Amino acid sequence: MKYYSISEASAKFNIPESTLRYYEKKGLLPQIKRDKAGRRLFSEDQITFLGIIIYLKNTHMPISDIKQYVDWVVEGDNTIELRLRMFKNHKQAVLAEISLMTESLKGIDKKITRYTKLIQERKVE
Amino acid sequence: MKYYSISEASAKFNIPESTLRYYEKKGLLPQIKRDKAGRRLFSEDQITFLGIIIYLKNTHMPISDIKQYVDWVVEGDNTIELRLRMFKNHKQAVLAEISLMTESLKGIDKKITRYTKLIQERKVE
DNA sequence: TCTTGACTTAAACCATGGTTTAAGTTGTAT
DNA sequence: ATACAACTTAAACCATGGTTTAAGTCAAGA
Repeated sequence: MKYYSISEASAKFNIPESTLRYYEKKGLLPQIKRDKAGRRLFSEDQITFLGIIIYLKNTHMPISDIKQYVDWVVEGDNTIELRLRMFKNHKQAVLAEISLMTESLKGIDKKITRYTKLIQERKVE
Repeated sequence: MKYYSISEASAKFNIPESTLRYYEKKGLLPQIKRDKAGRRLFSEDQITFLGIIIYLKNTHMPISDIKQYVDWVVEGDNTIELRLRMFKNHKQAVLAEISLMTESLKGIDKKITRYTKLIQERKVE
């Protein structure tokens, strides 16, 4: 079974090692083994799991919620409904955030149009 | 000319008064007048301007950048190119962020599908 | 006149999400 | 043997974006 060092995990996801240590300390990365020298060993499964955590981060799920999710994963299959509900709620929140950003971008686009015209007019003069 | 009190501005945009004071202190809301009692008076134009600032906030522009934009607005028309460039850059950043969120959401959706199936299978047993 | 509500200020405080530092350990190459 | 790189830890530190507090002012109504 292949294991990844923290530097490999860091490189794979382009995340600082310090952040991975921080995530482990916060409980987002449970059960990371160590080698004889005390260095972290990330299993394939844990690397995959880290990928999920990064998806959650990318969609702005707070660390406290990710922690809850991780705790449920550790707890086992009887928490699947809870996880499903959490992810469905989160999905709606993300869609709402994307909508807000998209709408706000329209307002910014109007400014871009306006500024572009102003500059054009100035050049014409 | 109509003026808005801080409570009216707060209500209009659903933003805490404390946040409006904070924004003014940070320089995002320049030239807000006061009445005899020292209370803020937001002009129509300033309310419109606040709307832009909120668009920028909604799209995660940092306060320091918004400040730069505001300073350029105050500086006058010879900064329009700078503002245009800033907004174009910002737009690209926002589109990139939306893409990242959308992509990450796909990963989360896979989990939703998986969990849904697991629950279905459990019910069938 | 007195109270009340809606403000004002400066400064302290807080949450979130890391990053940096200092001091130490280990395994490998020379 | 020794030096170096790649880790380790706990704790301090930092940036960002507000929120809260304490003490005070003012205008309007009872």
